[in-house]
Amino acid sequence: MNDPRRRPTVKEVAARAGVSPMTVSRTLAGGVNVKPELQERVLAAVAELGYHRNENARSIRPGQPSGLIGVAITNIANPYYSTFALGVEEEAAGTGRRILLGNTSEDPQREAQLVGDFLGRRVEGLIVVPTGQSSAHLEHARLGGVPVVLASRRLKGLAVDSVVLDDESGAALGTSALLDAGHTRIAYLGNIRRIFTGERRYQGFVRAHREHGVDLDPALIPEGQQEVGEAAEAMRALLGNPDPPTAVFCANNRNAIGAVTELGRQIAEEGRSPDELPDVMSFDDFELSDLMPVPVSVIDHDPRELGRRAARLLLDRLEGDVAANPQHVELPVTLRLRTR
Amino acid sequence: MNDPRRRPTVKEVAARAGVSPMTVSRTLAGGVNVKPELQERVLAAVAELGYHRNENARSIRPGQPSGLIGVAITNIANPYYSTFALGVEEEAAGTGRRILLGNTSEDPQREAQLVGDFLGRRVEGLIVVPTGQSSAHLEHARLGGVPVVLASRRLKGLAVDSVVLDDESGAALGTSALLDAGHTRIAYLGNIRRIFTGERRYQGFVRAHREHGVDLDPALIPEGQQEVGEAAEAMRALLGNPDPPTAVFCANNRNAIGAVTELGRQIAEEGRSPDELPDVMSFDDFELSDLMPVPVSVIDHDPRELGRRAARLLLDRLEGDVAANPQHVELPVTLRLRTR
DNA sequence: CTGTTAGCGCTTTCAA
DNA sequence: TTGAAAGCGCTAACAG
Repeated sequence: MNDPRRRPTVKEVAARAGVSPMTVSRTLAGGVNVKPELQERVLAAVAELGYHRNENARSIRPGQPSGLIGVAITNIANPYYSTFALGVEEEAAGTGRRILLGNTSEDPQREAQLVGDFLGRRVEGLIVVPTGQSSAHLEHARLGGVPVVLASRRLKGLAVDSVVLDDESGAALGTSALLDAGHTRIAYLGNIRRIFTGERRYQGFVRAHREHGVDLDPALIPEGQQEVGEAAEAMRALLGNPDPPTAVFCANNRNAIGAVTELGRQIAEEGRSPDELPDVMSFDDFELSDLMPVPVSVIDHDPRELGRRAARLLLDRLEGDVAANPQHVELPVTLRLRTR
Repeated sequence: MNDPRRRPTVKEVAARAGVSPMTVSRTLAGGVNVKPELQERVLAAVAELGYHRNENARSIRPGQPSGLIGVAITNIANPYYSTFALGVEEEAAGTGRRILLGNTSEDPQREAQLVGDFLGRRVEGLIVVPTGQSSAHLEHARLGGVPVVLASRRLKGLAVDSVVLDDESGAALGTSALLDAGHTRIAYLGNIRRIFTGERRYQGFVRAHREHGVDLDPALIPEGQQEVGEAAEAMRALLGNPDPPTAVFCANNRNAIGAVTELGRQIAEEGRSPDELPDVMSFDDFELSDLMPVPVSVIDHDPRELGRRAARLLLDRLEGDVAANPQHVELPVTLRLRTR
């Protein structure tokens, strides 16, 4: 008769336990100042009815947090971001909070929508890997004071907490290692302009060249490949260069995997020898990177820790001083060199 | 003065627009029966105030759905599950719903907690990759009628919608291919008993052997490795067998990657030739699988589609007949053979 | 220690 | 076409 989807309420639990709703509420809140005997009755009623406190109703009362953290990342299917999300989830779960997850697919408009939606659901805070350079939708005023932490990428002109990698130094480190090994024609695969990390990593790449007195060849710097397939294509084009690169710097795992895939194909299908193919330097480790047909050196870091730190910055903000100066964390990267 | 964290409400928007809260509500609900001029004023006030309708408050009214889907998976960092989550998210986002994501880490207790928490947040439905064999926390009664879809794994005795892979046939197909190629000593790496897919895939492995009249050697069937490192160790032990396997069947991508990692290590560090090392058959594709030092055949499928289908089953349930018979979808797998 | 009252932000119902 | 009243489930504040 009655809708099976109707969920029991405090009142029903109270009625069944023969107490008032407040006693139920208090019991569920920890049971301070409730006679143990009543607590037992309440708990029994809760169990019998399969009652779950309505957190949404609860959170509309002033001062009651929703226990929700909004996380907007560009692509969950990218192992880098999924591991990042794991770190966030772990840290949030540790405080009883849950994460509301959304994918932006590198679409700034979708990101803005997502943020708006998250705000509507009264998230306590936001963790965003921002897409595009506009920060309008993340301004303090627009957020109504909800704290936001930027992860992996910062946004110019937006003074909020952030956790990023030491992209520039890492890229310079990796590039220097290639230059030190005698390479003078190093290709660059990655997103250069559009994306924060791309720009920074590219700057590191450039700086290392400058410091080594090696000129850049624009022909070795294709732009904008984002997906594995695009990167593979770009790699193929590079190999067709009359004076091909002897090493390739990949600014992220998508580009590295694309590059390596193409190199593997050249070996398998075109009968080329690994010896005539470029070394690979990858910003981001990836699974099986040490089993590749050409040596893959890695500028390594810990995306899970990145997620944890982002979450911790946010949680600190939630529990502490909302107005304190923004914190900017830069996590270190380490170079893992592989040679022939 | 006033707490910057205080978010504007309908009342404030109404006051600013010089209308009643109801006019604001109606405007935000689509604006039926609201004079365009008033709508404009309302929308202007919304923009000026940075108002976001409180979805939590909204959802406590009877009949108002929360727009939330609870997703409990075992490990977001596993590319298989993160891609699955992407599929779910896409499909959910298409209907304006968001996903509440939780990691169970293969811990049944954590899963039960998570489900309870999700219910408290009034999710409209649940998508669960169940851990363990207990289904008590997912019984209809315990869920208060909230629909659940099981993904990847089913639970004995729990008659709810499910999407799984055709594990048994897939495993048999892959195993048969190895047997057809002349292998008679095939090792098995995976979780056999504890997990639904493990059991099914193992059954397929066994059936193929039976059909080919080849006996199983228990010594080639270590048990229970879940992580890459454990799988690598198990692979190493197998290679130490006086009569080592000539092929290894890996029941999931974690085990395949572990196995391949160890094989690569044997080649690089122990100077062994790929020719004396076993072929690999992997249930689950993984990135770069075609670049491995030994041929890796793949029993392939689409985790993103699995996620989409799970979400669609759930959405159908939400929009349609809650009480209809459970649907059981089995997605096909395909064999991609690689030989020397 | 327990209960009553009131109100959080929103929208359904009813009246104007 | 608009608004006032009432109530969703919950809990702080105040009695008792």
